[in-house]
Amino acid sequence: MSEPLNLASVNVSVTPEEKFQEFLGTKGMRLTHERSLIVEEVFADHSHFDAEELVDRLKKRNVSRATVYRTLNCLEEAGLLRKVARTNDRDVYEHDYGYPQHDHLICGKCGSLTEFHSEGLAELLSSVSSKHGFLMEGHRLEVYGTCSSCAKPPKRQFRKLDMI
Amino acid sequence: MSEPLNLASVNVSVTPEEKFQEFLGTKGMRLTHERSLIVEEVFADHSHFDAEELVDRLKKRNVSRATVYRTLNCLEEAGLLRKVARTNDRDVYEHDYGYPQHDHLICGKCGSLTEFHSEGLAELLSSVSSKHGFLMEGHRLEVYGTCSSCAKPPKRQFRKLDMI
DNA sequence: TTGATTGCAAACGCTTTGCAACCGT
DNA sequence: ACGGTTGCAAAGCGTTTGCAATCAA
Repeated sequence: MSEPLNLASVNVSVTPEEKFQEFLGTKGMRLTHERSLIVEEVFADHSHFDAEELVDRLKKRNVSRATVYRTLNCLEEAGLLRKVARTNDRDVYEHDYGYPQHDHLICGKCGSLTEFHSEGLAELLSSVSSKHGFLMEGHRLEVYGTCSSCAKPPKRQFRKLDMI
Repeated sequence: MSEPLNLASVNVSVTPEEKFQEFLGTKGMRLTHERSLIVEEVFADHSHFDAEELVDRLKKRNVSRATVYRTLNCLEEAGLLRKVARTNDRDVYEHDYGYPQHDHLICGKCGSLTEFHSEGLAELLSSVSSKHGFLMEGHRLEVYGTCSSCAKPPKRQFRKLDMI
């Protein structure tokens, strides 16, 4: 059902919580206090995280591990989150709503994820897909290597050539 | 450092087993009967598989689950196999030796993997990487969607309009 | 003999699930 | 009261590991 306009929170975009509520509605599910806390915690900042990190953060708010896992699956199905990688045998999530399409450079040394966007990639993929009669719905691209920080020589260390 | 040329093993092709043995040697490990059976089974054909499938096939040959898992890790480290995707919470392997670089279209309906190769992709990725000072070592690209077979109408099923 | 390797079973880590208690409407 | 929801603990599942027995150089 459409709510009366709430200009304070609408204006341009629909908040993640609102979008989630809409999704839950179509499934005969409710936006409970716990789910609300989870959404709040997840969208507090735009960073990558895994389930266990979230579980930790929400333990303090008295939300159980089971509920966090269950809700993560809902958020993914609702299109608010997506899995972007796998690190240490854990799925890594990121926002998939109100955030532009991008992929990641994954550093094998420090594990950091660097986001990038490439115009050409989307075209390339849809071209390849249509060539195979494949109906593309999405993709996941992980580029492995070493990030610029880790590639630099360790900081605060004299290089022999400088010592003469 | 550059080794003296070994014409016998360069030029033409070294079998996977030979390459594995070479790798094992550098690690002070041996090419045992079990490992040999595993390599044979893995490279019998060029198809994608997961650990459990291999375990099944090798159970008949009296190789234990533990040894299969241990050897898969070795083969990956040796550069003979690589993980290309994850299906049903299982890592999917494919040959990474004597086979050209490619990526996959993954059907969400039947789970099939379709290989494709794109010239443009490699250039695009190295361009993006250098732009971020990232030293690319490899990548993994999975395109999700529906394969051409699954996209077609189900076979052998009457459509109501045909029945008049 | 020595050290690598194997099979077994138990352990592991992440995730899911059965179930009884518990809301919210 | 009626469903959906929660927390708990147990189960699941793929994968790893400790260990004693075994094997090969």
